[in-house]
Amino acid sequence: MQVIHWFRHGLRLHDNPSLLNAVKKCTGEDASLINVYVLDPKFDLNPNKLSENRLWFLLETLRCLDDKLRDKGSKLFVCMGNPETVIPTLVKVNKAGFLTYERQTEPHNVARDRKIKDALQNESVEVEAVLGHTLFNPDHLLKLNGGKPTLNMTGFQTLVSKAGAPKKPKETPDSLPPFPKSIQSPGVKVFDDVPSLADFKDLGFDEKNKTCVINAGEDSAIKTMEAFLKQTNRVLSFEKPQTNPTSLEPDTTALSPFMSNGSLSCRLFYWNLMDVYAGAKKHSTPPVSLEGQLLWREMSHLIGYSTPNFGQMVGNPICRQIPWKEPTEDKEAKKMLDRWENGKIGFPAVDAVMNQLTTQGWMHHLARHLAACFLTRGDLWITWEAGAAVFEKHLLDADWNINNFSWHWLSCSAFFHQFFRCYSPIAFFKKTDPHGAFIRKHVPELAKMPDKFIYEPWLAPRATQEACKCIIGKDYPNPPFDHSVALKENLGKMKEAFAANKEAKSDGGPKAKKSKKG
DNA sequence: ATCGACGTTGTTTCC
DNA sequence: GGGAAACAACGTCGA
Repeated sequence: MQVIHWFRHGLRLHDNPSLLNAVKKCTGEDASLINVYVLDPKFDLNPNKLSENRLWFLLETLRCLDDKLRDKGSKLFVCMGNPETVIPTLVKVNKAGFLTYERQTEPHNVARDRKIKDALQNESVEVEAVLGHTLFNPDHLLKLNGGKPTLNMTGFQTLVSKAGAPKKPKETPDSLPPFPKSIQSPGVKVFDDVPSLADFKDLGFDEKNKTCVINAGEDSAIKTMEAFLKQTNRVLSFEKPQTNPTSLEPDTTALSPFMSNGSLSCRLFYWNLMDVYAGAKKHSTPPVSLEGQLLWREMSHLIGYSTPNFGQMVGNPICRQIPWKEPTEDKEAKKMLDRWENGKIGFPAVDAVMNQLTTQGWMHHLARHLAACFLTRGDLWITWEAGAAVFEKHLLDADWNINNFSWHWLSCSAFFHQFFRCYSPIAFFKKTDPHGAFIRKHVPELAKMPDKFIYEPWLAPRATQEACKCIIGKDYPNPPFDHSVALKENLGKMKEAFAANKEAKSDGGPKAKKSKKG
């Protein structure tokens, strides 16, 4: 039988249940397996949606996957096109009897997979999708919780305690079935080898912008995980809020890029972590522990799966409706958004983390908080949707569920409501980086600025600016406003928005019905 | 209905 | 320098 395994995420050989399903079906003399990845020009190959760093990381992960597949007697066919047409075409012309892929739960991916299944319903192909990207089955969790997701970690922990232990990781296949010499693919571009960034120059990707330095692929993922887990004290005492956002090397595990594309299995990480916990007298606990970090990931996936329009404000039932500035309609807001994205807003801490994002494709969690709070409720009053798009474009660990979850949180649109707790672009990093080493690294213009002015260079006297070869307003921008003034104004606007939402809720909600009855 | 405790991770001031 | 309290005060949940 001809079997096709479609890799989407789950870019690994270890703990890959749907790949194992494909392998199991490959019995008999004529059985063969086509492993395929489809690059979608609308998403993966769109330079407006994906930075060079992100595309490079994806291609490099695919190259590592292909290497590993070849070691086991298989290979990866990389195609280009819309999966909604590519996959049905490949199934039909290659007369595949079995199609496997790892299930995705984001509504847009669910809709795409539904269309593909529909397109294949008259074919004699069996389609099997298996969960492999999360610890728990979201359908199971929803059922246990009366059809609704939990919206805070305490509730989620209670829910998880009823769900039973996550599955143990599956074995890695010793060998893989043979593959056809070439695959039939009318109208579909198939690359001979996994393409590189240079192959997409014509689409607008510039190799010069590939600046991130990271080893991709599942071997690196496992190596990174094992190196971290070996540091027993660090693992046992891990508390996320205590980790340092201004550390020049990641103070956290930095496993997220591997986790998001599935070159590392979250179940492997979970159970390896449990082994470390098992050998210890005591360890930190959720929500701040390493286990807690996995639970946050789980909860955001559950919410993303079960909340309509979770990627936007309008039509999203858990999202507070706030009159943000829309860069698509407001020229000044667009200008500010661009300055924010490009590290030219004039507040060194914000510019430093945004520059880290665009050059490394990664930021510490708290750095993301600072940047997100600044864009939305703290300073610029710009819609979180615009910020989420920027993060999604640049972050190697981009994950639709987690990204939207975090932007809801930081903008006080859902989950977190204490809008008077606000990050200061001047004060926040001083706690961990009083001399501004992080700023100096990521905003080189300010490298020679004295400590006294590193977070507020506009206060430096002209002579100081000249001495350190950084004239504010010329070599490095002036901030567009006084933070404390903007903050005060925004706090007032938040208060208004909260009141308006409360009113809207009681108008259409159960309270109104009650008063009608009574 | 009302109140108090709680919610992963704020800032400033004062000792 | 570290730690505690003041600052101003959100929604949600359960007693």
